[in-house]
Amino acid sequence: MDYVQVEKKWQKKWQKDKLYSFDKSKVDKKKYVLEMYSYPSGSKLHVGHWYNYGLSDSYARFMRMSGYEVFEPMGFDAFGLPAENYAIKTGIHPEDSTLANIKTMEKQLKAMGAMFDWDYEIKTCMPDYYKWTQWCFLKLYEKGLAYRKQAPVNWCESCQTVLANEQVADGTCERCGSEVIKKNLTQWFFKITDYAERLLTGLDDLDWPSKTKMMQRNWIGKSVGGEITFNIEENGEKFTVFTTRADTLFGCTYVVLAPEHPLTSKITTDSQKKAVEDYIDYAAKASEIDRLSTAREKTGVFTGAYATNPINGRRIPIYVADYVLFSYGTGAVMAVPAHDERDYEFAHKYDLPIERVIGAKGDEDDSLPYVEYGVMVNSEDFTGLTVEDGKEAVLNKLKALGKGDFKVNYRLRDWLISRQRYWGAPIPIVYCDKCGQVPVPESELPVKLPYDIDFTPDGTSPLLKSDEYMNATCPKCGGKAVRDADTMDTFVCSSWYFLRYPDAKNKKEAFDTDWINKMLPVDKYIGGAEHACMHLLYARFFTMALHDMGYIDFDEPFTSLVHQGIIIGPDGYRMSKNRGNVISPDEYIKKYGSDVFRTYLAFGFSYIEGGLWSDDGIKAVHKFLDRVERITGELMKVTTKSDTDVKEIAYTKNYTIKHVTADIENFQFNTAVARLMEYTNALSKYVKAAPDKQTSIDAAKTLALLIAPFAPHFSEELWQGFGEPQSVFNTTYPICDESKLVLDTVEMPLQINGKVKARFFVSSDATKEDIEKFIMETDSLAAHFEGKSVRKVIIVPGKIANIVVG
RNA sequence: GCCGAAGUGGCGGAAUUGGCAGACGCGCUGGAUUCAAAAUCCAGUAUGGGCAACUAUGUGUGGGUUCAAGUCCCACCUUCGGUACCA
Repeated sequence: MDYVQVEKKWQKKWQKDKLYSFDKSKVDKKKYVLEMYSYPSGSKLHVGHWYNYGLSDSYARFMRMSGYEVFEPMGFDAFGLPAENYAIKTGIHPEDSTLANIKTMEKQLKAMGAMFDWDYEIKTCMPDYYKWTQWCFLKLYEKGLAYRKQAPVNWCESCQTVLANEQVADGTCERCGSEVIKKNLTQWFFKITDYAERLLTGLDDLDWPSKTKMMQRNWIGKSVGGEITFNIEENGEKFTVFTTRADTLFGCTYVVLAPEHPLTSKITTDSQKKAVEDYIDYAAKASEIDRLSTAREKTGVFTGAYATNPINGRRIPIYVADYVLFSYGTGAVMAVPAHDERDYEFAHKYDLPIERVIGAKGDEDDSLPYVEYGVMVNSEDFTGLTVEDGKEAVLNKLKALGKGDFKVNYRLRDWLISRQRYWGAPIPIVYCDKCGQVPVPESELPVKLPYDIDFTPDGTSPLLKSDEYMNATCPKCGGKAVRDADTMDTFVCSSWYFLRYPDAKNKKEAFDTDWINKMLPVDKYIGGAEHACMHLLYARFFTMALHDMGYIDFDEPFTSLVHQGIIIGPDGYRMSKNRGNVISPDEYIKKYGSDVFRTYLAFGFSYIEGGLWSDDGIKAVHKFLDRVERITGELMKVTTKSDTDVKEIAYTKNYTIKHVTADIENFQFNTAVARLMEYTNALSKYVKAAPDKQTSIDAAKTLALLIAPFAPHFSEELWQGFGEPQSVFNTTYPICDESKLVLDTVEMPLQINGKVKARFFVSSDATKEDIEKFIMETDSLAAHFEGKSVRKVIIVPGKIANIVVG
């Protein structure tokens, strides 16, 4: 078969027949199968894209043949940093390069022969899309879930630009090598922390990989504890710390503020001023990963100020240290060196008192730092309480004193969405001298991103340089106003795109609520595990917020989730345009066609694991499809038109159906293809050996149907060759006849002391006792332990027999 | 550092979740067919020892639980993903 020609033929025919158009009238049988959309940073798809999209399309085709009306759309995550950087480098406008890339990618995706319904395509950089991204922003704003506050960005003084974390290498600018500093800017945040608890509990009911749920749980990072207020007697200031170990408060011998804590500069004494300021500068250069590293040497300086421990009135010094993060908890901690590793190390270094207040059983023998849960000691009235009771008792006491309370803290932070860049969705807010911050009314959306813009970095947001863009009229008072010059994080665009697809045909309206409620949630979402904590969390947050505002009636976007593995490039890293290690599928497609390539991807890797790219074995898959064509052809010629299969074919056929079906459902495509190879081998053997050729034509047809999800064009061609008038994709996937799988006898291994010594056949319904009796009475089996004393006999019917001898 | 994974023949990868390790395929070796090649077909192929029957060893490393461990527990090593402005 000329695969390349056959594929062209069927792609044309499928398109002409609108075979994959979603039939809205069958929405009650819909399956929304969604692959994470593409980011068009490179101009071309690499083999990793094919791996992701080709195989999830096999799943989608399988679902279609299983009787579902499958909705499988595709689109492009078109805004973002790489296109803008490319523009800065080459002068090519991001819109031009992005749209050109999309065009190439569309062509390649079509050559794949997937079921994508292109009528529903989305591109997030188009006004008809980002109009609704802005709409989402306004809704979150109305609900009080969008607010502005100061936050630091990476700033390169020499390039006069904000840098992404990716552009900072070892604290220096990737472009010019000069030192990167932190600069505070007023930026927009989404209040995802309001949803922390629901994002956490909602995970329980999702059919997601357990590792992904685990990562999200840890990312949200719930901890139960309390807040404790410390006063600074000298100046009447006070601050609060969060702790999960209120029971150790008696052992608190100093407190630490994050360098960014606003109180730091207020309380520092004159003599310490220089040291503290230098330290704050030093800390601003460290990355968060470094600061959190427990292996890094702890540093800090004394502020000169003292606070009062609220439980015992003791005067304790206040330090500044960068192992305390301003973004977590309250940005201040109570230090208990005797019972915390980091505090212990710090206290040792700066010669601060270390005082035990917990002991294993109330004694004091164990070494410090003692971080286990024990019993309180040296804690006045509380001495003798267990840690658990102590936590509660201490907090209750503080609560009564007005110095503390119970509190749940989350590691999750609010989502900073402002970007000081051009290539993103504009933020629909204007600032008016009279009215202040005013949202753009819905009727004026979209706030269009201007095309003519100077996006070279020179210290200001590119949009600031466009008077045409910046000058606006205040929607409230009609006076002069300026627009927000920032754009939104691209994760905002991807937090709701799955809601847009069902409406994407209609370029004017989104949120046809009834329709979206019928089409969502997504039944199967497929994409990389690298999105576990960000995209997948943001999408859940958006869905919950829109649900609470009454726009949609579900509050989780993705019922079931699968991660495909990563295809590693020749240099050992995941393929990406950035790294320049991509392998193009185009040559393979030209040579072998899409079907061979797709089937190879299915067979050569474990889908969930991924692996190092190699094309070893692609020829073998080519041979395999040739073999399928030859053998089905022979079977069609020589078999009598019987309705039943001979026994061995009936068994193999149904065994294959059963396993292939289960494997595809579980995204275990490699074993599914392996089973198809076994079936093909069995048929081949049969055709050659059987004198009577009595098996049914159905045995051949079954093979063509089973293989259809992997090699769609090939299968369609075979199907037509069988004289079938319908498309193979309007045919039902074979169903296993379990009655053909029942065997009279089973083979079992006999182990002596765990080593296999013999095998034997018994009736498949034999009991433990039957089998034991059989072994003892069969001389050839009993010979293996003759003369030795049998200590134990373990028999698991159908699986194993193990005789333990002395 | 922290969070989450992974490690099985020369290679890609299987193993019904505690029950025969290495399915399926690549590669390699030998054979059939052929003037020859391609293609196709047949047989073999974890490692060491042995002509062989057989035997010992073997799932990153070191311990442990169990009649039985790739699978469970403890401690490590290596690689990968994420670490909040790559997406």
